[in-house]
Amino acid sequence: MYRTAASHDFPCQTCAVRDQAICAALSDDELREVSKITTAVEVARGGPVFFEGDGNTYLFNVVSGAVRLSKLLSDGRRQVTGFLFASDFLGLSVADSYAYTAEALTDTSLCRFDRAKFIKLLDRFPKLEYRLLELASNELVEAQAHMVMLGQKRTMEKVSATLVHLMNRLGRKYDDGIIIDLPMSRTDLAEYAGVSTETVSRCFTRLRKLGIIRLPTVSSVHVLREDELERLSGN
Amino acid sequence: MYRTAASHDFPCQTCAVRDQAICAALSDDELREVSKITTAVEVARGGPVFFEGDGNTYLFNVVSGAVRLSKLLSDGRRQVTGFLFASDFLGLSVADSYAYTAEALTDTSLCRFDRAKFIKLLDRFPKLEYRLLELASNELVEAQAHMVMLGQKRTMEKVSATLVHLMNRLGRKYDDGIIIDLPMSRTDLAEYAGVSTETVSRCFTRLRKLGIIRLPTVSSVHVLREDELERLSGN
DNA sequence: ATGCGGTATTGATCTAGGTCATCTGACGGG
DNA sequence: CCCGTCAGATGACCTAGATCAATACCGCAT
Repeated sequence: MYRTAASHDFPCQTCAVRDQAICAALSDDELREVSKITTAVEVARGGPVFFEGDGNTYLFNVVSGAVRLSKLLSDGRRQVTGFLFASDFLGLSVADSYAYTAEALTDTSLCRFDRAKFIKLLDRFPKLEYRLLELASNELVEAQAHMVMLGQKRTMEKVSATLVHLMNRLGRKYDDGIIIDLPMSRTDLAEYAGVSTETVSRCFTRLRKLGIIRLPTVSSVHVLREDELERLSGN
Repeated sequence: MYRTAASHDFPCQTCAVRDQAICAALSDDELREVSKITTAVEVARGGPVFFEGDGNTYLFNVVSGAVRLSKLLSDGRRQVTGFLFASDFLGLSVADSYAYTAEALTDTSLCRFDRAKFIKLLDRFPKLEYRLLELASNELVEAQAHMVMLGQKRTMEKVSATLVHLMNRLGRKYDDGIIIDLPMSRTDLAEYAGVSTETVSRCFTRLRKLGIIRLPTVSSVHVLREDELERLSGN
């Protein structure tokens, strides 16, 4: 099909996550409007997207890469509250500053929205606002599951649950199991699961000796027995 | 000022939480519309508002009383994810079933909305939808703080943080400190903080012996040293 | 007033998992 | 190709807090 003169190319149209991100709620014509307030941003591995407490001036959509969300206690203890990947949205907050820190785990591409302009657009695109509500509501469900894990599970369950979570998001299915390429360190995993890094290591080797996973490289997990892993995750 | 004939009384108008709940986003005229899809509901102490997994057919606003939100693990371990009081909103979920259980801690009055009708109303009252987004976003911030507590804090910090949280919501200020009337049991507090009930008791007596709190009755806490309690909560 | 039942407190013990110290192994630079 | 570095794994130990058991206390009904 030929494209009409009225619909010339604009950046968002070729976006890799156009159909998964919040943009999925918009028609091409609406998206054209939205694209006017977006900027492509690259953050190198380890770099910050924003810090907890920073002025809440931008919203972001992850286009590719991986982002770690975390909150710090004054003495340096850190809780990782989530990992984000392609198509995930971040930065939404009613308050005037971010409630958590966002950092790139790998080189990451983001689509940046000017917050004030974005919020103005919501009036014109109610579907976009409803999509945001859906998103926030889903994040809340995830947050509650995370609380259950942190508050009630034993360490083996915590580590298994963390692996299951990452498997569902990052796992690639093969005949002989599922492969997860971990973009984060053992410390990140530990701070997500609320255990020590040593415990993550120990649980990994335990899972390996049980024949539930293999560890082809230090940063990739081969899940051999998905069912067993899920059982150990204690849901 | 005289009321015009067109604006006869309707139930919501005299509601105790009219100006704090989501309704605050609405004018009297708009509220009149919303009131058509509401029903007053009473739940006795200990009774359920809804269960995790139930069909998500209603949304609620707490008018008076206290509600406990929790999620269960298959073997009975429970995580309390939050306590709700007058003006709090509950039940919002995009999924077709509730993600958690809500139970009355005291005799509780709720304002019940038919979910489907409520969502239809959002198109007509964008301010209401924005308010919901604000609410969800605030809940998310709270959930993240809760995760930090569950994942990173030591027991004394957990119990202190829990008290601070309840103090901010329920505390009544007097010359000699702040009084909190706890509508929930030690077990509820323990399951909120992610510790055992014994630990809650022990921390309470420790705080008492430190002169930070008094325990006039088993269900009321008199905070003598607000600053100290906040310091111990580890933020 | 007295006895009863359920919740909270206190005490005694045990252990999961944190801490600290050491070792291993992968990768990158000279 | 050989170190040097640093993340991860493993080992040894120890303690915070869970668990189990015994009271204490409070509200209520008789």
